[in-house]
Amino acid sequence: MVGYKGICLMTNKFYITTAIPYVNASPHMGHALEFVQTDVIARYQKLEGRDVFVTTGTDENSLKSVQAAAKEKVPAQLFCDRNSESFKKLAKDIGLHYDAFIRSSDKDAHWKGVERLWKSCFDSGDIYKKTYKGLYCTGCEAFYKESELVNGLCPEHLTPPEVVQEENYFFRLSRYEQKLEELILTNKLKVTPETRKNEVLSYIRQGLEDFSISRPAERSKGWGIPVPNDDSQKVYVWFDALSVYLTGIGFGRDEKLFEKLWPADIHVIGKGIIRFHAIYWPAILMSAGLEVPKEVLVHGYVTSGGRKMSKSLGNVADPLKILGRYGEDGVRYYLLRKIPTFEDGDFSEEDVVTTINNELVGNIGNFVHRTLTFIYKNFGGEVRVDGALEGAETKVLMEVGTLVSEAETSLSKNRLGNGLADILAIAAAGNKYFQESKPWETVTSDRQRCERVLFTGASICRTLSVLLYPYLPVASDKLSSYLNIDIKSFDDAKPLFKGSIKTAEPQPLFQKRP
RNA sequence: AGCGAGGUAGGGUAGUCUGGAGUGCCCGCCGGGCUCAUAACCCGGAGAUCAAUGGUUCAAAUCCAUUCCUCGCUACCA
Repeated sequence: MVGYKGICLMTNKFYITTAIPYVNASPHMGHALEFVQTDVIARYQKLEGRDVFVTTGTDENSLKSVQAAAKEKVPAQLFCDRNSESFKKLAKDIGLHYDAFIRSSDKDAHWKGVERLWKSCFDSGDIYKKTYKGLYCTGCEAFYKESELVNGLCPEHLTPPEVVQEENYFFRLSRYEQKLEELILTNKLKVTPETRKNEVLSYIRQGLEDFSISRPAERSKGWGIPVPNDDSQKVYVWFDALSVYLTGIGFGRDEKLFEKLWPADIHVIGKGIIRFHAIYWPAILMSAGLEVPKEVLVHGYVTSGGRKMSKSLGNVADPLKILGRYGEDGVRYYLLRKIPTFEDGDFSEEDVVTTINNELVGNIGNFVHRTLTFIYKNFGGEVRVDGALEGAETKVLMEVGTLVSEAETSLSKNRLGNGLADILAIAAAGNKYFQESKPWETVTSDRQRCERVLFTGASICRTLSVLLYPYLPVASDKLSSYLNIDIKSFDDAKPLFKGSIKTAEPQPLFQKRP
């Protein structure tokens, strides 16, 4: 990847986003997963020398926020402030570093950009007014489709919905059908994984209808962004929410930054919102004369007991609590290792414990600790090899080298779980090598040979500290400080075959959990 | 109903695109070894008609067809 330089010089930036969660509910495991995936990709790209920019934020302009606030009898703004904070806390606790956190209620940072985007689409002739007729439940303050009704009644209130007619602005999505199909098909807008791409294509081929992008201000309780030149309407939350990807990097406010960073390199999203990102969003951008994002990376859902987590099933795991119990590295490791990167995966706290204990503590942590402790106790913290290593040493280091390349390939394709599996394989190879080489015997019988073995072990630890950099920031920092290395690029992951490695007295990298 | 994803030892998974001995990983179980390390680690073992049927092929978990089962999405859910 490092050999790519030539073409990438001009576009050495890397702009990645998370979707912005609704503030009307608390953070759940899915948000945690998305934050972690985004952060790993961002940190990896940094290692590859890119100038990385990350945005995240919260979606606050929906009617649901108003309703949820009313239920708790707090002012909507206060409610949003509070809940937005909990997502910031999640980002902090799980180690998602962001460069911009945009709240869609932020008039200065966000609203101007949305207005501008609207106007651009309007000027392209893609926004028009139309009467919309639908089944409306006054209790829910929401429209229902016929298929959603239970015996013709509102599923929530069991009352018959009213037929309500209202005027909305619509976006001429139908006009972009062909262009969208081409974009996706040619990977100009890449949808990952492939199965999601197929899904989007088949959806486009079913025919695209224009969609509503505004709501009457009255029905929105005055909450939300006013439609430019029409105060009676508010911008539909999706049009508004997607714009965050633009306003987060200065659209409508800091053109220089925006020019530098757009288009987005990756939007990380959950499978439930593919349509908005792979269809609506690029269409809106094309209409506004902006470039489309390069890639939409779609992850699955975190389930519990094989089912989607939901409050009614009572199987929701609170990520903030889980983070409190198992720490940033523990939760990151678990989510990346046990939840398939692009598919649904089951979460269980029991599994978190066994995974941390067996793999993190028992395998990776133990290898590092036994190696560094041995060096510290028996070699005063420095091992040196000047000549050539012997067969077994060369063999294990070559093996590690191969795994490093594999991990890099996986990371470059955003196969985060595979990369982590490679890391585990490296630690396992290290453990095996250590065991077979019996340094605890050679330390008295053949000190030179013992030092070669420990040097080899330390070299593998070095590799691990670099590979862990994207995945487990805390552990990587600790380990690199024990090894006195300053991680600058992915190249540092290549194992050393000779030289000197100085080590400090190590503390265990990970704590065993009861 | 339409679209999508799955079905691989007791559980969870990788492998499927690009066919080549059921090959691998984690948990659990059984046995042995080791003792540097956070009572950890290493080695070995038991356990699978790779959902079913039919086909293509010298060869199928892998490709094709059909069937059964599970799950998700279907337009304001990460």
